[in-house]
Amino acid sequence: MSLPHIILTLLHQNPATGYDITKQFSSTVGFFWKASHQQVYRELNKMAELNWVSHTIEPQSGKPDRKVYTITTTGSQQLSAWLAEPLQHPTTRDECGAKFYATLWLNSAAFQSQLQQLITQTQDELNQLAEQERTTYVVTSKLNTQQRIERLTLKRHQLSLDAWLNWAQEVLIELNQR
Amino acid sequence: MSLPHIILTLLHQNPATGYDITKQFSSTVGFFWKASHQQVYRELNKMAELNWVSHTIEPQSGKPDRKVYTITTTGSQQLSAWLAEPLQHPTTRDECGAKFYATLWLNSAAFQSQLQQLITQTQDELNQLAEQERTTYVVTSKLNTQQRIERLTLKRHQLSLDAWLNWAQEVLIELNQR
DNA sequence: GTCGGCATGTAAGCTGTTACATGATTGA
DNA sequence: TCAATCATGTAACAGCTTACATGCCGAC
Repeated sequence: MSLPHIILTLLHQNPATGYDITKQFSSTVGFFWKASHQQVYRELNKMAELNWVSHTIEPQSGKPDRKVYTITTTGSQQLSAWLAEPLQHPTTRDECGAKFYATLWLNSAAFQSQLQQLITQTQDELNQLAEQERTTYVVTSKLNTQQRIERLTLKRHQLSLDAWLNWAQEVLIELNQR
Repeated sequence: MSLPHIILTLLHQNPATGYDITKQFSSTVGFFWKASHQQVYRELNKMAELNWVSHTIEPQSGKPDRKVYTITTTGSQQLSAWLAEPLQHPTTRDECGAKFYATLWLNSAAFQSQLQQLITQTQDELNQLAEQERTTYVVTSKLNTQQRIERLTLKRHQLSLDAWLNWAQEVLIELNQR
């Protein structure tokens, strides 16, 4: 039940089109949530019915009309209510853990090479994230609130990839010892 | 597409009923995947149609009949094929991260107290996991393969909770500084 | 006598994925 | 000329959650 509220959060910051919102899911917001444009458009329609958002149509020359959505008062109330709800960890669905578990009874060679590949890929991603951190959020003391939040969002992602990497390397050792 | 294969993994170990399988999702297997009995029964029906599993009915006195499922040769082949498929990290959908992001524009008091609660809860869970590790997997050198896998499965869970906890504590500091 | 465990399922609804579909502009 | 970007959607399907539904047994 988070997707509509994440969209409301983005609209709370700025009125935007479905397209604008979709783009944000592949940048900063993407560190904690992914959504395709189909999901975004459908949610916007639903929220319009519930009167959580309203929209105006802006004609453009040579391009399709922009449907610009704005959050309503009802929408704002929904957002605040959502923030106050109890927190839970997301339910884990970890294919990698499942496959490792399966190696008890099955040949693990194929899994091992796939794991090695994901490890390499993850190391690359961590390097990129570190680079991004260095270039964008250098001097911690000079960051404004928005930047500090973005930095912590990035850090969340780094920490979980890092935790996974440590685990995966131990798994490789275990598989090699058999 | 992992659920059917996880069920196959469990059946590969032992023939079992839907009920047996469901129980396993709330113990060891639950560290990396959760599934309700409804999901399990439905998947078993689907897999029976695909001929990945077969079943025999065992009448019991005073209790409902047991439908005992066994993995077929086709099922085993599916399992091996699954293990060899490329690995990916699960798509993140982190409500907590989303809410933290929203505190940029919204009052964070309510969120802060919910976060504090989840932190305490997570610390408790980590203590329990540490306890479980101590009592069950004491002497690392004396464990058999199954136990080593179980221990690493538990460790995976510990590591990710731990990573989250570190992040959450930094978030609390950030929120308090405003 | 009520609650939890054993054992099975159906049905509705919500969320997410994949594929299909259109059409103009801009840059390589 | 081909691909990418802007900008909007529909439709079908897959997967997960929640609620509903039954019925016996043993323990407290």
